[in-house]
Amino acid sequence: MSKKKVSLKDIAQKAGVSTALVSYVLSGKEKESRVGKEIAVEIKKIAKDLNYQPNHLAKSLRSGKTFTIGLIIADLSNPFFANIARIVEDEARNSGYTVIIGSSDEQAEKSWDLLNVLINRHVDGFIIVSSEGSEKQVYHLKEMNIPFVLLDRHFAEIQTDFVTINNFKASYDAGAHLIENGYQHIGLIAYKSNLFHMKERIRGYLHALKEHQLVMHKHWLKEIRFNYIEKEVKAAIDDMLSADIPVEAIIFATYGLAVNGLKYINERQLNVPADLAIVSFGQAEGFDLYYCPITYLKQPMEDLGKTAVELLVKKLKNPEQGMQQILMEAKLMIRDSSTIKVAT
Amino acid sequence: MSKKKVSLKDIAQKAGVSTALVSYVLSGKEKESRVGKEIAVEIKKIAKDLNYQPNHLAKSLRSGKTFTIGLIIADLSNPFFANIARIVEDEARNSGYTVIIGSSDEQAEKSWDLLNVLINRHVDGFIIVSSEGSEKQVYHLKEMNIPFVLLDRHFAEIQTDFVTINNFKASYDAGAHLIENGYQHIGLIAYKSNLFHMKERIRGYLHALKEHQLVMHKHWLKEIRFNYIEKEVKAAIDDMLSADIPVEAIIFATYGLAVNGLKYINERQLNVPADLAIVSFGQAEGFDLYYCPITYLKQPMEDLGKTAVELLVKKLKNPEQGMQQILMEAKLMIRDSSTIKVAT
DNA sequence: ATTTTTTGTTTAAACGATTAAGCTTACATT
DNA sequence: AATGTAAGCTTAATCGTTTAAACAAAAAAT
Repeated sequence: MSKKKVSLKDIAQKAGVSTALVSYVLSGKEKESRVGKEIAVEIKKIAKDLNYQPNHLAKSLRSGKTFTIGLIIADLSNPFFANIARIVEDEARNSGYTVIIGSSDEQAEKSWDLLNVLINRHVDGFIIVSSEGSEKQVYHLKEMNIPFVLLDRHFAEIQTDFVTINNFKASYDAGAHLIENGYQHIGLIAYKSNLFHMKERIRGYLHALKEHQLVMHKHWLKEIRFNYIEKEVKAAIDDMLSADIPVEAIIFATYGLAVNGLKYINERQLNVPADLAIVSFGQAEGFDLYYCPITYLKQPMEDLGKTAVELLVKKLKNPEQGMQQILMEAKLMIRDSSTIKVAT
Repeated sequence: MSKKKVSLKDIAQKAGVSTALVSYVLSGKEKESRVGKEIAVEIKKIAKDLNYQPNHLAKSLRSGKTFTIGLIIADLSNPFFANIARIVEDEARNSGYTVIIGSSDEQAEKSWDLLNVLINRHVDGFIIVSSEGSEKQVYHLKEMNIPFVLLDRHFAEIQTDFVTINNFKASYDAGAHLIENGYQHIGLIAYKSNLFHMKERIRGYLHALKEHQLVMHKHWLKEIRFNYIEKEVKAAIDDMLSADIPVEAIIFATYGLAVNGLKYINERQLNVPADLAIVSFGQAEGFDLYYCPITYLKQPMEDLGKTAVELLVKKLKNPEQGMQQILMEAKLMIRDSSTIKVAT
């Protein structure tokens, strides 16, 4: 039943011409290749009649371009990345590209494997959310001359294209906002990581305190190991609250940390924001279900994803395209979890 | 710098033999093709030295197999599907397949476009979460003889491979559980849809009431239009609560409906479960953040995803593979939102 | 009328791998 | 010595497209 695929040859046969001519016509090169007017029309008609679909594989083999983009993210089951993936996928499709997604689980080794699988599949370029310790991979791509754009994170010491939010400012804004609302004892729960964006989030927090002449207490800054998140977040919160100067507010440096933290805060029957004010990075419907709407830093995910794709596609179309490094602003969405205390 | 790709030809040249021989050796056909022992070793050595990576495109062009699977889901930004996608992706990679994901947004037309893009890309097979009105697409695949497995949903009137949960039983369990916990006035908020899984969820609910000699009130069953979810969920809840016999408990037929519903319940300052008990389909960390842990039907996502991939891969390896239709059980995770009333 | 140019088309190589079929040798069998 | 057969390797076609180069015929220029 399934009538086999029609190829250029089939059309050529039916039109009584060579495949070359058909190729010229169907790839819009009639002018340059001075194809006869009538035969061109005839060829197009036949192609339409037979419902000709060019063979992507053959095209790719010949041209070296697959019109495929590799997207390497931390974890597709994390709503932040799932959303980004969704946007990247849509945007890429609109530009004629297909996306292959891989989750690195924040492990450089997995990311390396993915990278190689995708290079092997001849993706034209990459959009990458780098995991810790994956510098080598970035250098590798540069050496291989494979276009790529880093998303959400980048390396301070490597010159690359990237699209991220201004993490320093975002974190600073979160801290300043809490301070302006009367909180003075403010903790930060972040990941223990060498990744620049995390360093920046910590730096922004510290800067907010410093600029408001607040002295940070060593128990207020916690760096959690990714693989022990549940245990360590609990310990961090316990410690922050039982310090000699306990915190009145906590900033979570990622959505994942916040989810764990809020769960534990529920468990400990602490009231937000009466006992503890909260500001968090990231967003997801989870925050909407919390009894006290959570103040969070809204990342312009749509913009981030779209811009990354645009940038990459520009580089694919024009390899001479200069480097671009784009910082976007995260918007602090102020809700109840951080605004009970009256401003001093 | 970027040393260009090494091909069979390069190896052949270096070894002083024809590409055919190299191909035989590297594809493990030395025995059948009686390649000389020494030269075989030599070829393997050279291949390793040059770090030869076979060209997937060429292989695919020749063989007609791309080792690529198309995954069409409703929406990657929905945590349920993101999780499924994640699992499918991992499992497929373990079997040597690459996954291309597309979101249909529950629109048959988008799904149709996706399908064609992916067919054009020569995916070997599909895993599909069908959207309403996409029967034609299923028939199309059958006619084209392209292997596929339906996931999460299927069509009662079309014979296909599929992997889903037993929606009737799951819904029945939810209803029966509430009844056993003393609730008699139970509402269901579902989507207005012809999709079989939704019909089954409604049927299960009705059956639970009936079997317990409870008479359903017409205001208790609400079918929401997907595109007006926010407005209609609110209206549904309002209506259910202001009916002459108001509901004491609500079952949400999907995670998305629950998120919307719970938000509104918060807004109306209703207490769960004192004012209203809740049971919902689906799961996501959102439910963990709710002040009152939500009783939900836990779908065996890991199993669903893995099994779908396994099934598809089996069909790809052996086209004669018979049809399989797999129903799995959703487990009711009982938590506080449905258990305050004492069993009668 | 001859040469040049233009126009329209075909040939064939290339992308990289696979594989049936053919070609040499060397060896075994009679 | 003549024949058969295995072993070891090469040739060439194939998958479907693209594209430089060659070619033939018609039109324009001399």
